[in-house]
This record gives sequence, C-alpha cells and structure tokens, in this order.
Amino acid sequence: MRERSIAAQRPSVRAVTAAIDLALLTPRDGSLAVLLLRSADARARDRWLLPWDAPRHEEPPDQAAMRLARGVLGVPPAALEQIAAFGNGRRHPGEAQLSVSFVGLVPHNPAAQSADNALWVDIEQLPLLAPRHRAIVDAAVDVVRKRIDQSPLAFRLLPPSFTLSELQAIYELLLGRPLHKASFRRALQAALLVEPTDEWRSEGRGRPAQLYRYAPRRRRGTRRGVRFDLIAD
Amino acid sequence: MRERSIAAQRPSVRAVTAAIDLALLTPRDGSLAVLLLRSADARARDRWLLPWDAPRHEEPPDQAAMRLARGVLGVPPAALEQIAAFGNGRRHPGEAQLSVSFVGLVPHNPAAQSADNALWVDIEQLPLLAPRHRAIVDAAVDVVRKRIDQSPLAFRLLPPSFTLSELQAIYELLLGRPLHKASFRRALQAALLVEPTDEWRSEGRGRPAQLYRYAPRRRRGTRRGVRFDLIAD
DNA sequence: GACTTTAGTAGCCATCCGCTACTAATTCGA
DNA sequence: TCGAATTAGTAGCGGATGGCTACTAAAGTC
Repeated sequence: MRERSIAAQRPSVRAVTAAIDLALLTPRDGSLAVLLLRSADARARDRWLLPWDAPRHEEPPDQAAMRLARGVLGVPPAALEQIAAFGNGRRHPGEAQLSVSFVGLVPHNPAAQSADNALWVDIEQLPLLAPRHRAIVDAAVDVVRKRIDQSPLAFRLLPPSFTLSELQAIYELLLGRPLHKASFRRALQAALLVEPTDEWRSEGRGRPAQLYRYAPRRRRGTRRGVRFDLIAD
Repeated sequence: MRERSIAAQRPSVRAVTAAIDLALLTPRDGSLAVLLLRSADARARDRWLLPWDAPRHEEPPDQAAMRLARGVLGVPPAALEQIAAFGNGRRHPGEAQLSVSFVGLVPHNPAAQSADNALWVDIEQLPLLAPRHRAIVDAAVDVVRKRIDQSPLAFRLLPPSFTLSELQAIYELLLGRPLHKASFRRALQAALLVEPTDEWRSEGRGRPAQLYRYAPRRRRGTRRGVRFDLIAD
C-alpha cells in the first residue's frame, strides 16, 4: 500500500446551495397527513411543495427548522426531529444542492387549516412532488415509526390527559397498523409510562373512559440481548 | 389566527459552506477505534481531525463520503451510513457552516495503519477534538448500535466464513456490552441468518470451531406490538 | 328492558430469553 | 500418558413477554 498523506492536502470548505425542508405530520381522519404548500407560481414545475427555506446566516439547522415550523403553523410543533441530509440525485424544487430535512409532529386541530395556500394531504394520496420532497415524506414516516418506541412522540400529540383508547389510536396511526387492545394496555402498564387521574370522560355511546396522564417512572434498564430484527440487507 | 401565505414569499436557496465528515470505526483490541488524522499544521487549533472534505460540484453527499472513505483507506469501507447533518453551534475544524456526517465500518486490519498521519484511536480515549467532530464520533457509535439489529453490519466486518464466537465478539464490540453465548446462538438460529459450512478451524487451545457463512433466509415478518423501550424523554 | 357500543380485564398458551450446568474436543504441562 | 486448562457447543429450567379469545362493565339507543 502506497504512502498516503491525507491531512497534508488540507481540505477546504466549499459553498453549496442549501435548504431546510420540513415534513409536518398530523393525525387526520384515521390516517397521517402531511402539510403541503401550493406553489405561488402557477407555472412552476412543482405545484405542491413541502415548506422549505434557506438557513439564515450562521443559523444551525435545528433552529432553522424550528423557525420554519413556527412560521408555517403559527405555533411550535409537538416534536421536531432531523431526518437526514439529501443531496443531488433527487431534484429539489428550489434547486438546492443540499437539503437538511426535518419531520415535525402536530396535534390534530381542524382550525390550523387557516393558511389558504397550505393543505393537509393524506400521505397515501400525495400529489406529484419534486423527487427530493417525495423522498423526504417517505423518510419522515420511517423516522417516526423507528423512534416512536424510544421517544414519547405519541404522548405529545395528545392533551395532558387522555384516554387509553385515544393513545392507542395515535400509536396505530403513527405505526400504520392495528394494535391489540389488551396487549397494548398490558405493555403500557409494564412500562410505567402513564398514571390514572380520577377523572372519566363520557363521549357519546359506550362506557366512559378513565383519563390518564403521561408520567414516566424510572425502571431498571432491561438490557436485552440481540434481536436480529428484519435483517435482510 | 391571522392569514398566512408562506409559499408566496418564494424562498430562495442560500449558499453555505459545507463539509462531509467521516467517522471510520474498526474493531481493535476488544474495543472500537476511530480513525483520526493528525493536523498537517502544527499550529492549527485542532491537532486531531476526522477525515473531512468539501463535496465536489453537484456531488451527492453519499458519493462524497464514499470518495473520502476510499481516499483515506485505499479500499471501500465494509459499510457506510449517513449519521446526520451538524451545523453551527459546534465548531468545525474547517469552519464549515454545515457538516453532513457519515459512519463507516472497517474490518480489522493491522496493515491499514500505513498512512503516517492517520491513527486508529480507541473511542474511550479520544484526544481533544473540535466539538463538532467529537459529537460526530459519539453519534457514529449510536447509529451503529441502533442499526445493528436491522442491518448485517457485523457480518460485513468478518470474512466470508467465520466462527460463531468471532461473530459474537463483533456484536459485543459494536454494542459495547457482553452477550450470553447460548442465548446469542439460539437467537441467531431462530433468525435464519447463517448456515454452517463443513469446515472447522482450530486456533490454539480449545476445541475447534465450526465455520459459518452469512446466508440470510426469508422469514415471516413477525409484526410486533409496541415495545415502549427506553422512553424517558 | 333488550340491543349496541365502547371501556377494561382475565387468563390461556406459545414463544422468548437469561441463565446454570452440563458435554465435547483440543492444547499444554507435569 | 494423563490430568488441567481452554474454547466450542448444547440441554433445558423457569420466568417474562405477548397474541389472542372471551369475558365483564357502563354508558346510550330504541
């Protein structure tokens, strides 16, 4: 192997055009919806866009994403996490060479529909998007599904007190698959994540449900073995 | 809520200085080591650096990371995954405003020590690094530990045939904790990931070990319930 | 009051998994 | 030559996990 000398080459930074792209997700009609903006320019190549913007001078990506989310929603999102950086190979509507993408979760609120050029669209019925935005939406859902077990994402989509059926519905919606009621509750008990309040809520028909609040308690770190999940290259 | 009109503002991209930063990890002495480069400039603020470079014109981040890895190692890494984008708030040695960071895994090879300005350093004994590089190393280890169950990372660090003890050692090293032998093997059998060859290897003392090869077989997707792992905000 | 609807629980049973305790095959040293 | 040491590999106990069926509970509807 020949001698190599890497650092001696002294890399230097290069300027690239960058964007912050945001996939805001919300529960809607038993499914997940993402916030799309209608293009202002009727002749633009992309009629629908994820909210995006350039980072400001010296602004860290996380701050830029939070600023963008607040600008679109009027309020901060319930959760905000970085997805990944996407680059050339997938076209960006603003022709940014680099996109740092984020996923935000927003509690369901029909009133939040106010901005006339913004629309919540079911993630199963997306219109044509720029390829990079399409990839970001897909990655956003994946990130949520992978992180939901390690982070109280579902709880942040609910008010401070909630019924266990509501909680389960959020989990099913974020995971995109049904869960078994008894198993869900048993696992929840074992995880010491919620505690009952002394309130009950009667909503239409059926037995009233007890309200719970998110109150995670410490539990011994059950360090597992290896799971060999899903490995298939 | 006032009317808002987001897209009408027509965001435009802005140029920022960008870098690709790389944490190459390898098994070494029963622990994980990361490849550091010694700064060429003796008076530089940072004496040790992760390999990094600017992306070339129109080059996607993944390609840039692969190019960088090949340049440093002479060969492609066994695995290469994006970690995250880091921005201002943590200083980069080249003052890049934005870093897209990657983690690469490299099989143990003592001969790979050849580059005179490169050094494998145990991740528990890192020298002082630029804060952003320090954060990247920490995040690199986290990414590996989170992905190891879903991706055959460990197998890529081994030659085509290997003993189960070698495989377990790689898992323990990547996870940073010991695993129980019998449980490890039972889970491995259940996962249909390896198949025995008809070869055995006798290495020093002790009973010879049978050699296995990585040969993942399809298995029904065991769609689990919710795990409520580790949730603690 | 019978029926429907939603909430919540009991408990069976198969699987998972940590662990102890073994057996097997080799090298080393007396 | 024959233990002792060392590494490979397995058996199987027993507790925990988790999917599922089948129940009970409390409300509204007709």
